[in-house]
Amino acid sequence: MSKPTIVEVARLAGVSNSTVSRCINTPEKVERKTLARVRKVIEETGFRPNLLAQSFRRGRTDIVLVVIHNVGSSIFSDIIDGIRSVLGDRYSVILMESRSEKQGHSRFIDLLVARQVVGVILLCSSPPFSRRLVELDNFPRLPVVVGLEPISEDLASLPTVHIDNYQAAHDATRYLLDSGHNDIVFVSGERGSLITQDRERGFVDAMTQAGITGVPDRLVHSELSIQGGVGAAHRLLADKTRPTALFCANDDIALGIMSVAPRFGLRVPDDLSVMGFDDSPYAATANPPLSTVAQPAREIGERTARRLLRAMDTPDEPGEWTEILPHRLVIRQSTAPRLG
Amino acid sequence: MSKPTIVEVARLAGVSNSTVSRCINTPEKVERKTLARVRKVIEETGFRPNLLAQSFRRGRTDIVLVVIHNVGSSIFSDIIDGIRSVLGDRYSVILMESRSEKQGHSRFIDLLVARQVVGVILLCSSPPFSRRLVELDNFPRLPVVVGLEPISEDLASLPTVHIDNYQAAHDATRYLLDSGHNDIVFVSGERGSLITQDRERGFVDAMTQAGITGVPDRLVHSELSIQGGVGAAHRLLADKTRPTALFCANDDIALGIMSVAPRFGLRVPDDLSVMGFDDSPYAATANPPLSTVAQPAREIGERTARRLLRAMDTPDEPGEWTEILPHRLVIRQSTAPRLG
DNA sequence: CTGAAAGCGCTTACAG
DNA sequence: CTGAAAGCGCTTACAG
Repeated sequence: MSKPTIVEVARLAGVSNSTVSRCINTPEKVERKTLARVRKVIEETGFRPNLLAQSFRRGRTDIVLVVIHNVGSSIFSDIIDGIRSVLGDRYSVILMESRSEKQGHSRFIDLLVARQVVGVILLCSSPPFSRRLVELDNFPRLPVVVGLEPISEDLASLPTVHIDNYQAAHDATRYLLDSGHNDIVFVSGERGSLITQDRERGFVDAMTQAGITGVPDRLVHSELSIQGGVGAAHRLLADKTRPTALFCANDDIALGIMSVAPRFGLRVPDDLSVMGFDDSPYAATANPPLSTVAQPAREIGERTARRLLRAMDTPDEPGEWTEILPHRLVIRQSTAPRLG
Repeated sequence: MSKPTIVEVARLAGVSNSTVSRCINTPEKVERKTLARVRKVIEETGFRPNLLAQSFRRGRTDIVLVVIHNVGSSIFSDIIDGIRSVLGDRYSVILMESRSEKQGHSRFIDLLVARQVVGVILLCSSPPFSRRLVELDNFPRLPVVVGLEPISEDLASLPTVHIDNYQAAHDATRYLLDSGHNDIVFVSGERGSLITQDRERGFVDAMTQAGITGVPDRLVHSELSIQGGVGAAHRLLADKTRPTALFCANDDIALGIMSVAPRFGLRVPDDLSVMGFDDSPYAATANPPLSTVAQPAREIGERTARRLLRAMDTPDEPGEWTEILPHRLVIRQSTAPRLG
């Protein structure tokens, strides 16, 4: 009735626990006949090793923790696909949402230290998380790879996989400038996030190089969501002296803005060009379809996972190592040359 | 240097392991002075109980497994929010994507049996999963609650929280009929999923009650994604004898269809009414904004979690128990009275 | 190739 | 209120 243990299997097969254990973990070290007998008993009893006991005994699990900002964002979905395809069956991926990590109770630490995950993929390197990692005494022993976002100073020595956010923002801004816009605002992500900073620099530099002054005033911060975009739209589009083009830190912001533009009497792209970031599936379905900067999400996941595997195999290898993946401007119909 | 154990803490505090254990788990059973001393040592050493050892010893974890179809769908995001808000700090939520569950290797079983999760919330009751659950000998002992989807016959006795999908589809269809449409097609989800069946019945009944014949031919199956919608559009809109209204099993399908309607020379809603399902955040940002059926996602999560807590507290309580939450038609601009 | 034995870090009756 | 002791289900040197 109750679950069979290794002891029960050993008894039924007439061997020792050790041998059963070897049949599971190192079958090549067991004689063929013994192996067959034990496997038969395992089959018959439906024995499955208690992973909790296994992990406890070994002092390590087979769990890779992937930290994302939130479920419900398609970019994470694709990245996680990539991660799983590389990690395969040997590791279990468990997801943690950084937004659910409250100040007080630190499940994150619990997971890392107490639950003994074997590796971490951080798809959000924002301060609360990065700082917690550094607080860990045994931090250097735990393989961590950062994906999607660049690395914060806190985590100076972690391997990272991401696009060149500076250059991507520079390219997108350059494209808008080349379309005749000069009154451009960058609707950026959370202040202080590194990915935001890189993109802001790209935007500022492209604008400044085009001879535009007062560029820092052209940065508006927003939550990376539809609601954030709606809020930004209200702050930016009410005035008569509104910008002619908006470059947004992600597609959700852009979609939020586009959805309320008509309330301000604005048509996209005739009166207002809107550019997104990420190339989410919803960018292509927008009306007009959203111009954006595509990130190779799945590949970011694959490379991050490969790097993690390497870090788990050779923990002593130096960590510093950044892989830059190509971005791509995807020009659709939400952007157009400036009129007049 | 290495992590302190309970033994080390006991030694430093001059007490036994048992007492340290009690300080952690049942502090009210420890004398104030002893408790203070032990806590001080815990603080100083940075001791954290090894959760793996704890769980192993207790024969149970604090992990609640939530099975979703895929990360990247906003409805799951909201449901999970609701779940977490109810489960609070006492339990860890781990997410599993059903789409990543391959035929061969059964991580699902591993998690349930071997990793000893304390409860499961199934947000997808499609056959591969439901069947696996039933295969488990010890299944009755594991608290499982199904949310969002109705329950399959396989799982006859599980508690469930969802809207009345039959009635919701009936209402939406009724609304389209009342707007003068009678050439309506239901772009449904995967054949065989129960949620799909309920909705199909609602659609068929509403149509039939309106005196329309040949209704079963008006069901088209599609993947619940933008791509699925695009594919369905190509099958449905190319003909001269195209329907005047489409009712879609989720918003993504609807958005996919709307995005390609112009290629067929169709304007939404003038030439084609499109109705979605779920009221995802993207429904409101669509152009025209998408009419849809709203599900109370967050509340589904909350109620599911509450039901699970109850099931974990009183495992002997009979499982059969269905909670129906209200749905709501959200009429925006993608639907309009039939012209001509 | 196999077995006996120790032990991973906790918890939990059982005495006192 | 506290301690000594057993044991959860495995794995892993160590002998043979």
